[in-house]
Amino acid sequence: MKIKYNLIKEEKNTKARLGTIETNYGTYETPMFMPVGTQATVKTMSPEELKMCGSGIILANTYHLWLRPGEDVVDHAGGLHKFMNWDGPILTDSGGFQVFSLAKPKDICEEGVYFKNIYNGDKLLLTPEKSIEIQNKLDSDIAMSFDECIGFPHTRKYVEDSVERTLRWAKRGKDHFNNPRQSLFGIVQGAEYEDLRKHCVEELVKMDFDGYSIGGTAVGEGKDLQYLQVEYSCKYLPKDKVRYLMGVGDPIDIIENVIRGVDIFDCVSPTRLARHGHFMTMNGKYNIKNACFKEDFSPIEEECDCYACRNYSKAYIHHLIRAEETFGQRLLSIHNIRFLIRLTEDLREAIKNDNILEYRDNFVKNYYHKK
RNA sequence: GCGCCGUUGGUGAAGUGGUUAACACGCUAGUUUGUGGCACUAGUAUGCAUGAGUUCGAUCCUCAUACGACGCC
Repeated sequence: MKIKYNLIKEEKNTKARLGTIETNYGTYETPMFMPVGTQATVKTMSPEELKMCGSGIILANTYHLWLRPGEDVVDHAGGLHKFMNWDGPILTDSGGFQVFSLAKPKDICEEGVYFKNIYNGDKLLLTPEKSIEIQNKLDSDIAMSFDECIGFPHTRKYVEDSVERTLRWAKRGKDHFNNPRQSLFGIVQGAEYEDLRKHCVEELVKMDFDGYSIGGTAVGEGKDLQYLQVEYSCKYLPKDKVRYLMGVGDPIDIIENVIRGVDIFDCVSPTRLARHGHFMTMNGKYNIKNACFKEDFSPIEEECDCYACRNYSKAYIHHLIRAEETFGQRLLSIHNIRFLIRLTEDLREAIKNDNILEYRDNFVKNYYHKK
């Protein structure tokens, strides 16, 4: 089935939305945070641990699974859910971000984008049709249109041309799409130009996607510009469809963008930070490797209900991370994921109570107190 | 006791008669946003065993002392 978004209520003082999203694998509340599992695994974590953290949808990556193990292997396994033993919903990214992170401008043409296979050097062409074919085979619940995620800074002219191309790619992908149990999202680009964001939204809505993503943020533009880009996108998006802001996961950015009307977020930060020894708390972000934690036998957060906080001390995790033991990375990943999911739980509660601005001010005061 | 070699930071060490003593590890911090996972950036010896001498100038040359390794009695 196609996903279905139900808007339950809008917060009184802001654009924040409380809703639910119905999927093939259950109904989940929004705002929501999706952990990133690029290669059909959220790095260091088992599906059971993800469940314990309260994860709803998780994300996997078309580009990486295309190269390894290949979409046919996943198809023969019976789809991504069976392959990775995840019985919750899965969203696949299209490879559009890899246009930003891996390809050079000269590799981008109307047909698609040329990549060098990082494993064997092969020259590969990823097109909107190919991206959709791969995602159809992966059998995720939500597929993304293949777009061009441009960096920052850029010229207005480049953005204009890029938006038009992204729209043509969205249309090509949608026409090629062929999986009745899968949904397809369009991606809003247009950088910091309101008229281009508006134009992009309007053209995508004409194509009638199952949901809409906001792209081209978190690429070095800074917080103020990021919030503006989200505003310029949400302002024109239909209220009856879910809105997914791609790649954003800094706690304060999640709050600010929920306030601007975003429903879903994803970000590698909780797991990447964890692997590098960092953890988030209501009182800010810390490095577990710092000397002050050597003999700190208290949990990361007394009030956190995650597996790491209920069973292990900072001193122990400090030791594990310094000794480069993967269990330490796993414990911090569990905590950081749970931290962001708890944040979205708080935000949903704040929307119900119409006090999200107060929640934000309080959060900012505590999270940034040390800076 | 005699002979010979050696002594550089928290560790392993490179090196030179002349501005800031290489590098690695460790340590202290910082960065990380639709993941080319376990990376990157910065800081970290006012001093080259101790004392004296030669020299414009010594960690580097000379002598003595201490400590250590090896050999011989």
